[in-house]
Amino acid sequence: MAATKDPRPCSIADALALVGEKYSLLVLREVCLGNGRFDQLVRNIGAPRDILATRLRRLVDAGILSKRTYSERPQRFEYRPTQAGLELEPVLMTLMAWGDRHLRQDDDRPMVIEHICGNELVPVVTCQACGDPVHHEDLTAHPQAPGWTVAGPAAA
Amino acid sequence: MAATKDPRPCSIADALALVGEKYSLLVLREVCLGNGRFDQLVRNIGAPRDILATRLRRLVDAGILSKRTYSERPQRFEYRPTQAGLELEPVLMTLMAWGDRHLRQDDDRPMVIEHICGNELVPVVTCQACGDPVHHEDLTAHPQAPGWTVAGPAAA
DNA sequence: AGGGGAGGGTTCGACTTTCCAACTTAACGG
DNA sequence: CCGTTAAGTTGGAAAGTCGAACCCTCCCCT
Repeated sequence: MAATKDPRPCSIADALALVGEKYSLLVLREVCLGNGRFDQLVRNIGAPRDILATRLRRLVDAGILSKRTYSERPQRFEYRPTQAGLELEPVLMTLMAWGDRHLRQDDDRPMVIEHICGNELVPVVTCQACGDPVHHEDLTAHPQAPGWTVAGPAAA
Repeated sequence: MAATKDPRPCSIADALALVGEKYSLLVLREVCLGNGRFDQLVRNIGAPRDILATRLRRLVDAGILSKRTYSERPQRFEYRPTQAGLELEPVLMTLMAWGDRHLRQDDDRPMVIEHICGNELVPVVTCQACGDPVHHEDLTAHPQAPGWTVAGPAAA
């Protein structure tokens, strides 16, 4: 029997287990910006070098980044996002927009993203089926995992 | 003068400083599902009680959750998302979709979200101005912070 | 009046991570 | 030969996490 202390099975939790450690998403940010070299990452993120090395290994193992040699002799490497990594960029954009809206007064955004359409990117999360923006009150959760309800473990 | 070791100013980093600690986004998940009571959170997230208490304090202080009394005598509390908290839900949905796509084979999603339109929610991050889905190659970053370029600190 | 929950935490010590500075290795440039 | 750049690794102190046990208040049952 599943022990009653197991947490809710959830892709959010699984995703965070990979990219939820400190600095991981900032690594992805820099790499998406094109700054894939170790010393650049150290400078732009402000992370300790050893931690950064650990995170990079993990992200490469997870298939989110790839490590590319951009110079043999002297050996030099560069990290780049894989397809899976690139698909996390919308998460970053959405998070950035939230920060811009809630963590800052006025319009002192430290970074502006320009969309190819010529406008500043304001990311909106929409429903693929109907195209409408996603609002909390329009959502209903349906747990699929056996033994779980929205409220908690069914056995409880 | 700004020390050259300051990291890139960025709303992603600022947002993660608030909600990027372990369990914080899972707390938000549960609270958005309507499970705002301490023991529910412990069970559904699987976090140590002391850590959870710390996270809850932080999220309330940050204005992401509010603590509501749902019973005086005996005193009982419940955490609920504020408006700012609800606006993080799209981030969770996007992250969940990424996890469903990349961390699982087949269609064994542990949770399905139903949109009010009657379809299963597949979140798509779009540009508010033109409505098109956001792709990496359509984006250009423009740092606004003085002393910073896309590549790194300007002084470097 | 006593006993047993439930709910919402706090406390403790062991364990694990993080942090920072210094060091390493390899190759290049003058 | 000397200094520099890049990409890490190493070591020890400081901070954070974990799990179990404990606490407190009130309710309900008998």
